[in-house]
Amino acid sequence: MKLSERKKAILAAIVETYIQTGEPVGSKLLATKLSFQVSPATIRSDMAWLFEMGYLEQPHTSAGRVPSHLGFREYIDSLMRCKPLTQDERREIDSLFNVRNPDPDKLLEDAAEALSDYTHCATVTSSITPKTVRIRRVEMIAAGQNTVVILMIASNGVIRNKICRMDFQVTEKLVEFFNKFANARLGGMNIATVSTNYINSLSIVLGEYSRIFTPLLVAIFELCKEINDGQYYLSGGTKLLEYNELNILVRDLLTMLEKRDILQSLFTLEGEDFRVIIGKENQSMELADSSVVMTPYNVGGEPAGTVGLIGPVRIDYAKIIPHLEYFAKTLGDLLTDTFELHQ
Amino acid sequence: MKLSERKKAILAAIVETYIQTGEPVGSKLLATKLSFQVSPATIRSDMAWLFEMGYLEQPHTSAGRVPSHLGFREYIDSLMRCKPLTQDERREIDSLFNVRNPDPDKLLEDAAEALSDYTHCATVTSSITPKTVRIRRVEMIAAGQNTVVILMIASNGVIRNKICRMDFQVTEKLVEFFNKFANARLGGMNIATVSTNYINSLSIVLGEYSRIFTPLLVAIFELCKEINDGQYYLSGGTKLLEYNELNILVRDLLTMLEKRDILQSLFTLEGEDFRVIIGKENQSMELADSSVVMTPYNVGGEPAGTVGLIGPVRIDYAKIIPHLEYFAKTLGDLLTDTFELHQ
DNA sequence: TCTAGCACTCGGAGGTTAAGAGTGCTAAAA
DNA sequence: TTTTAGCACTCTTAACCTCCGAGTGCTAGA
Repeated sequence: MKLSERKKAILAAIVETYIQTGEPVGSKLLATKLSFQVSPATIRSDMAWLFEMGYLEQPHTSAGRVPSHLGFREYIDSLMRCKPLTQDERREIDSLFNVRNPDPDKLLEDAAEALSDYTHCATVTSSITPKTVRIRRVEMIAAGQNTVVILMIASNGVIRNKICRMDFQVTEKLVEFFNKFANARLGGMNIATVSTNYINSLSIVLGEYSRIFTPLLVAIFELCKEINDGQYYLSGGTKLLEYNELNILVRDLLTMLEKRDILQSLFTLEGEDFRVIIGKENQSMELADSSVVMTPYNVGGEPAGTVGLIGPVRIDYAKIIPHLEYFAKTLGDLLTDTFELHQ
Repeated sequence: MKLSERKKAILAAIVETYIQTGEPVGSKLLATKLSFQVSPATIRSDMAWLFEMGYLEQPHTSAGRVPSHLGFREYIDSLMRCKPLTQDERREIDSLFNVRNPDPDKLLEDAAEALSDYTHCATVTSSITPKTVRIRRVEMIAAGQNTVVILMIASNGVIRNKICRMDFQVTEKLVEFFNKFANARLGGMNIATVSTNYINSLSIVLGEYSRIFTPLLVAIFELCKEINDGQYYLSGGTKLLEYNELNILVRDLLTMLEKRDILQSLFTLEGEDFRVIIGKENQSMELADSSVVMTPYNVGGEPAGTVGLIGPVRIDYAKIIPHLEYFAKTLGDLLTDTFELHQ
């Protein structure tokens, strides 16, 4: 059954009023908020209908109505009019990126923190590694008599290192040999294609050196895997404690969000411009009172990760979504710029 | 005024019972818990005295008594008998250190997490950089046409890198030159003595190269500073939400603990074996209902950092202190071992 | 110095009531 | 057919009351 124009307006008004006040919305109050003149009784009959259809919920008989997640869904999908950003708001977001450290990991981490302070929500920034990322450089560096550091630089600017203890004496000659070998065989290679098989084949090629260098090749494989898995930064989880509507479950929610694989499965997009998961739409019951909003960002024209936030169901979507999108765009541009990754 | 033996026993019993139950302790219950036989009335008169002297507090007239922070202090300083660890407990702590990554940063971070899971408290692990730490190696690595990575390895196993964008073309020759130069001038140098002045003097020595290399020298200085400042890892802050006696202030507490300088000033020891700050003894009112327990750990015979935890005032000090000390010892031994830093 | 007895205090649980907000229904008006 | 006004009804919340029990403080006697 389709919603009539008046019912749409009423639903939208209920959602917006509820977002503002957090209280169940009654017909009398609503009558004053609508742009057209109808009596509370009329509104009541429409509200009864919206309730029947599942757009509204009723905490108890003598209270007003609260939008159900279906109501929010309808609002976000078709009723909401996004509020465009003002010049000042743009400037404010721009100023969040006072880049001190161009390291992309740090940048993502800092971005998550800034966004969390700005929105008063828990935020997540993630990077997915595009399929085109290659190994730019591998370097073995002597760190002690039996200790070396393997440093890997990827073409998207990500840098990782790993310490390895060796069971042989590290000499300058060995270092030079290995670096030449590793860069010849691995430099320029697509990170996703560095498999255990390939590592094994390299190990065989090394012949007599195989025994001493295999641990390093394994370390390289692990570094590739680490880079390929991307990163997830959660920030400002404690901000969720500000919302007492998220009742006692915040603890479970925060504990849950500390797990990387949860974040990974939650903050995944499939080509949408943005995505909102409202309350009970979430799989996990810890998120039943929260909404998750996310949007992708692009680096050099390619999708490079996700920027998202977790807040109470009752957040100002019409405001937060354009803000988040602008934030993601700014982040993407900055990364594109820093790492000369223009298309 | 000195405490008589009986008063000591009563105070200790009150503290221990309160730690167990979390409820105010009454004279009747107490009479059953004491090792000697006295009537509740006798206990009451002693309790009245302890109350007068400030060792006990009274939530309201008709409730039992609760130890004040002075009472806890007396208990911890002179009444408490630490419970030695069982074989099983030792094994359990040992098993927390299932080292995957010997990187000392990761190790500290993992240790904080493991300790937090084990104790159900928020935990902090920190490393202070001993005055004897030297630069083991500096390495400039080309990462792109105009981008280089500076990698620094310190003698205590800490590794840091920094990305620098240069305004000149990075050639192999320049890299080689700089690495030779940097390691000759900086290798083996005490990290604490790398000052802006020294960096400036190096810059002058470089003569015509000065212009292009100065940004790298600055990066090196910053890396030294970073390493010298040490690290602080907070873990399991959300564990504090389990204790509802920490009432609504947990939010402020957690927000506060996110600030590095707060942690830094809080987790500082001055040669003690362990240190406990109880409730209101803390400077900040966010910590008024919490206790902070910390103990140092040694690497290669030298103090290398702090292991600490934050929990409700009512934690089992007699158990937690030896556990924390054993944990710190294990952590220190492991780090000593990994980085061959035996004295 | 310790103990038994007793009056006293206070907080919490449980029940009751009154106020207020908001609904649903019905009948009349547009 | 749709909208409106009126009214009875429901349910929550806050305030108030009362009672019970735990625990104390005091006093007199052992």
